[in-house]
Amino acid sequence: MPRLETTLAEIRAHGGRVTPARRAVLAAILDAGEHHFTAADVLAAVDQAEPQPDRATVYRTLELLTEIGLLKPLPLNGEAIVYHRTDHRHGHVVCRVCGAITEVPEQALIDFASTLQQETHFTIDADCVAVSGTCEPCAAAMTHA
Amino acid sequence: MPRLETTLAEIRAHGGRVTPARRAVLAAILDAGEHHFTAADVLAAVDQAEPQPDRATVYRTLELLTEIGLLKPLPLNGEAIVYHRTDHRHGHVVCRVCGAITEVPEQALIDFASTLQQETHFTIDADCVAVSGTCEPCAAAMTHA
DNA sequence: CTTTTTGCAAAGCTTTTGCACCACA
DNA sequence: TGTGGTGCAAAAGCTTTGCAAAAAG
Repeated sequence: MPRLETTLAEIRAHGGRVTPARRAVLAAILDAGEHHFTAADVLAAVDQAEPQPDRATVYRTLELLTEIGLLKPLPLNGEAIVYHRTDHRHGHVVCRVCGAITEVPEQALIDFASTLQQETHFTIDADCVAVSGTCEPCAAAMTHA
Repeated sequence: MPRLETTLAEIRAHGGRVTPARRAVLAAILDAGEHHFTAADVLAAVDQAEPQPDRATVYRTLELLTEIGLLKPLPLNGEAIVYHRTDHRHGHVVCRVCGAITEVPEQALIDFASTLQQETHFTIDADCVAVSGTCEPCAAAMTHA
């Protein structure tokens, strides 16, 4: 999802229309610079847009972007769905204590996916892998406790 | 979580009390033989218990068992929380199409965890890893479609 | 007896849906 | 002009919470 106009073109290419609401949602996602976010993040961001898109529209737009393949929901167990921009390919390690998300080195992911493919016959979506763990600061905090 | 009585003893050891509701929930979990289940599964199972524990009690008991360390919620993005019995150590691969859960070979998991530890300084909870993929039957179905 | 646990009912949260109106292409 | 999108409001689904009554140790 490199630039706003490019993405809007992709929406058109998929038979979708370009509307102010969709511009606002895309702008919010692109401006944030973050590669991970929740619907709530987007809702907060478009809160300042004019005209302000409705909650339902934001959800529907996220769904659209997911269908088109520009976003993917991460398999996490939080209270909300975390989306991930697919223009940044990598796995994720999420700290179960503080929620920090760190990227998994590409090679480690490829090796793991390949092993799993051989041993379980599952095709891993390397771009959508998330594992839970404890980040260094939180691990240290737990030791001192 | 090997046997009912052993587990009840653990609850006592943690300062908890043994009640009919907790017996019922534990029995449901142990009898199912399944290592993965949702609150809904447990609710359905205890539905036949007498006296029948309340929904809230079931949720509170699952929370208790999680605190004690006998259960862990898996990081998945389903509509409901999937719990995993910690007496079976393994990772999970979940098919994003049909939801099937397959176990990850221990060694592959250890290798991956060790790589991540070195490269990201995250400590992976190997017992609580879940990755998304597509199982062989579903992958085949998609190809034919 | 004291403290924990339960049941009941209601609320909380994120996300989804139905429907009439509006607007992009 | 016609299909697709939007806003509004209400519902759905899972989970949590407050509180008084009941029970475990």
